[in-house]
Amino acid sequence: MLRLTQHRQSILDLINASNRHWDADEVSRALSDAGQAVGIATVYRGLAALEAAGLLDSIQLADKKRYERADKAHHDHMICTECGHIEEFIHETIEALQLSAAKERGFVLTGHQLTMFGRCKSCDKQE
Amino acid sequence: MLRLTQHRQSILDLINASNRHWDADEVSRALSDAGQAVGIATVYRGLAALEAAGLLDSIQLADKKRYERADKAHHDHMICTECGHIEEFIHETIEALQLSAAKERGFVLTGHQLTMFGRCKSCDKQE
DNA sequence: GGTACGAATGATAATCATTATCGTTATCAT
DNA sequence: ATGATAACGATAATGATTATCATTCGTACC
Repeated sequence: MLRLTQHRQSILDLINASNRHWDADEVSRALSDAGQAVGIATVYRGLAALEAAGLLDSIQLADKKRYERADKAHHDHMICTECGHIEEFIHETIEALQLSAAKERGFVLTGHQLTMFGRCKSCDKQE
Repeated sequence: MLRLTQHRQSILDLINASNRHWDADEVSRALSDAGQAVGIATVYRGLAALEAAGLLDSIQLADKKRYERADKAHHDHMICTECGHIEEFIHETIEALQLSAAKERGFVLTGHQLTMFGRCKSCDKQE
């Protein structure tokens, strides 16, 4: 069974105390900066274990995986391709329509990921 | 400007003649099998060039990028996590709701990717 | 408190898709 | 045909992630 070790607690605390999306490398560096460095492999394993336990959520981007707090309702993401800002949004109707679209095709939905790309308000102004 | 060379024409023909989603390695092996092997770097460059020219579409999965014919309307994907089957679906309302959700937040949408995961009809039966 | 066993750790090698490099070759406009 | 430039191929490099494996930790049980 999963052991919530000190290392994993540190990872969890770090992410829970923030409102951002972290990749493994950022977590590793933040822990180092806080004087509690852990091996990068441990960070990867810790993140995966915490996600498997439902204590973290994640989004899979093209190049890397980013983790975030799990104590929020399900939501999707809108990513600014200029500045990297990630905005979260919830859209009940889109969720419901996905479910019915799946059902129509005999699919049993286990998950989905909706990611929108574009320019955020401030980046769009500066153009 | 893009040159539609023999190599790229082969890649395009291969994908256009099919109804599946190809990754670079699969394309490379299929061309080899057909007796017209090309370097793997050429495959990658060809796929990227053809996509940039609007002659191919792609979906970015967690591990790799897969290409498909571009002569279809925009659509999203439903992927069976058991057998890998990829089903395409179009949902105008979801599309429209995404646009308005972005607009509400001041985002200028340039693209999106909606991927649903689950078990397809036949895999679900066998369970 | 001591012991045993499975889980976690850390350093590092390995993997794997993709991109960069660079000398050579093909393509196309003139 | 020629010159400019895009494409090619072999291969090295990259970068995120996973595997390996010896060591250490955590915890249940005596």
